[in-house]
Amino acid sequence: MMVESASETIRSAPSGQNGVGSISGQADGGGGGAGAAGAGGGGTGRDSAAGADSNGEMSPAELLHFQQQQALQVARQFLLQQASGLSSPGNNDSKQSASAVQVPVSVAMMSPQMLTPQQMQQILSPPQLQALLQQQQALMLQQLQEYYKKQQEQLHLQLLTQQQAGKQQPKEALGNKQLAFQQQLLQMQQLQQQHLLNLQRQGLVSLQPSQASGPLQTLPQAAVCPTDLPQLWKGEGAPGQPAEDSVKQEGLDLTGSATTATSFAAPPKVSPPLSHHTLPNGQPTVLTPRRDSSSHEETPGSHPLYGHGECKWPGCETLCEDLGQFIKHLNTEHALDDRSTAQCRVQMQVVQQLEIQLAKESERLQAMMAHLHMRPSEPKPFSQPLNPVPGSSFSKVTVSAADSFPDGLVHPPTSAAAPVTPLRPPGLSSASLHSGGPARRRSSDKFCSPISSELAQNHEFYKNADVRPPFTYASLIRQAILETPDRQLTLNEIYNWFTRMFAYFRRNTATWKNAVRHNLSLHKCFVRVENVKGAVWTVDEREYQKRRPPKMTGSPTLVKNMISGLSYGALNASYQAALAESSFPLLSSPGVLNPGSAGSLLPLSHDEVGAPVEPLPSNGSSSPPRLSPPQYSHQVQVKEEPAEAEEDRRPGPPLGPPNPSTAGPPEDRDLEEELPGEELS
DNA sequence: CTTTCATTAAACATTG
DNA sequence: GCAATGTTTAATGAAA
Repeated sequence: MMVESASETIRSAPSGQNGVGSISGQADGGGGGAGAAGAGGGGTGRDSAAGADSNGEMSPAELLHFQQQQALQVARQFLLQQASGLSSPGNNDSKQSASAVQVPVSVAMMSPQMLTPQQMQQILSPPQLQALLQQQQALMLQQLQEYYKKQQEQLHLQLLTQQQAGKQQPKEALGNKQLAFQQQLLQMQQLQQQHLLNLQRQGLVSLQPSQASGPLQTLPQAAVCPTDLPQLWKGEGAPGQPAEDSVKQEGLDLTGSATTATSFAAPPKVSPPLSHHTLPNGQPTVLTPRRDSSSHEETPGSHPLYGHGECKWPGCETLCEDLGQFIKHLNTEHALDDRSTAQCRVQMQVVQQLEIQLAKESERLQAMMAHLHMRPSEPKPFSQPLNPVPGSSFSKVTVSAADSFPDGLVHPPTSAAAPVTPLRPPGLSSASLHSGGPARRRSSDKFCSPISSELAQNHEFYKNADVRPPFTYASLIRQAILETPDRQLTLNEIYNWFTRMFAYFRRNTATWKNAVRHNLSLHKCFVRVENVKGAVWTVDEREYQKRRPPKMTGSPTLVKNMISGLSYGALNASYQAALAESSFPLLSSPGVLNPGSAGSLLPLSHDEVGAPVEPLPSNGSSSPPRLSPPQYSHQVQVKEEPAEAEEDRRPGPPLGPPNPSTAGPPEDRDLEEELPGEELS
């Protein structure tokens, strides 16, 4: 009312803001945009690469290091390339410089987050898009494997060196180091497997049942149909499936190396905290796809997607006698439509995420090596491009490192080698990809993906990557609150949780904090409880559940299917989300996902669960909304950590665990699906 | 095309 | 007066 005048006045401002919409979009997407990533990164990579090549003599250590750098360089360039567009398929080593098709399109591709399928269609001509897809896929495999191989070799070498040197060192220390290396190896391995797995999955997702009938010579992957999926994935290490061999052939032989490494140290129990990426059970993700190997031998002359007489489009393996036929097939079967676009987006996301992960692992590796060599870990040229998109229009709040960390909160552990800094600017990745602009939205709501579950899994990821989490503010706030023993937090504590858990929220504090406050006030599910020392916020589960749409987006049956079918921890949540986004409503099956290593940090109170709506002792649920001054005079709480314990405000339930009544250990994650209690059954 | 929801921005009010 | 908190309103964009 009265505000009217005010708003009227400001009109101009807000509308300018509107720009906001786009602005934020840019901030997110644009920033992530790979714009920075692609360009900046590329530049960086090149520079460093160039600079590196001048070397006279080096000590073994240096040489090793150098090689390592180079390997990383290659990998990075490759990835960047993937992300930014095309280049000549065959030889990526000489790539970028020469070929550089530089389709303007690539620019657009660099900030996929900002593009809707439609936009992409408009921007890209079918041939362009297809070319991109083709090359992306093929190159990715090729390069990645190459990279892995190099890494492998490096590590191996390293180990050998170590072994020798180790003779003089305390056995113990050596053992540890080797162990660490071994783990690193495993990680690399897993990373690779995950990657392959992702690709595979992507293919599966997009496949057309009708086509899955041809003789699957070497490409079982593509031949699977939805129904096969389960078993395929389920049968980890299914007998008779020497998944590795193909890889080995390629000379990649991860297993071999790993094994070898093992022989050195032979550490029986290697399950330390170290890797957050590791699969919970010792079993390596095995479901390796073997066929991929073949993909990188294809002759450059032809389409990367065409080999062995068949179409290698993910999920398709149609036989084509010749290139011409294949082209035709491509244009008809894989024309530029929603599905293809979605696949493309997914692929981009996969690449981006892999890059991030790769960078992370690489840094760790670097640090390890540096340490073992007693050399200072030099600033690697790798993840340099952080500068949060200089040009990006963040209206004002361009982060001052200062306000980033409100206080001495736990800072990400990654520390050592990786400063919290995002590997690359902004928002690429899952989050952004989800919807283009501001991430969030239904991803958590509609798909009922349990935020806690995903958080648990990608905890590390979000913590270090400057990626916007795909959850709504409300979900996050709730999660923050529920994670505490008391299920209550002060505003400031909520802020802290955000900054602690998400690298993304270490920027633009004014913005998201405002959003947090806004959400707290806006949603009835957040109840403010007056306290002696101030006020704390609690969550009214009932309200929270109430506000969520009862029905899920996908077909229940399908979902159910998938759920029963796949329970592969390997599939990371983000990817799931992406897939879901791309038209496959399944996944986000929470329970299924293994708690993941990171899980330990999160209580997994899992959230979307509607089932056990705990009676939450708090103020009834709604009536006298807010402001119900509790009594007691405990006041210890303070902002510091200690607080929580004290306040047992609620006389009733002795809440050890947050959720007294239902007594249910927050196990729920299982039926997560659609908890609201209907579908699932 | 309309509705609903989430986000972002901003004005204001309250409180310490 | 200032900063942190809370509330509200409005504009947007995306998804349903």
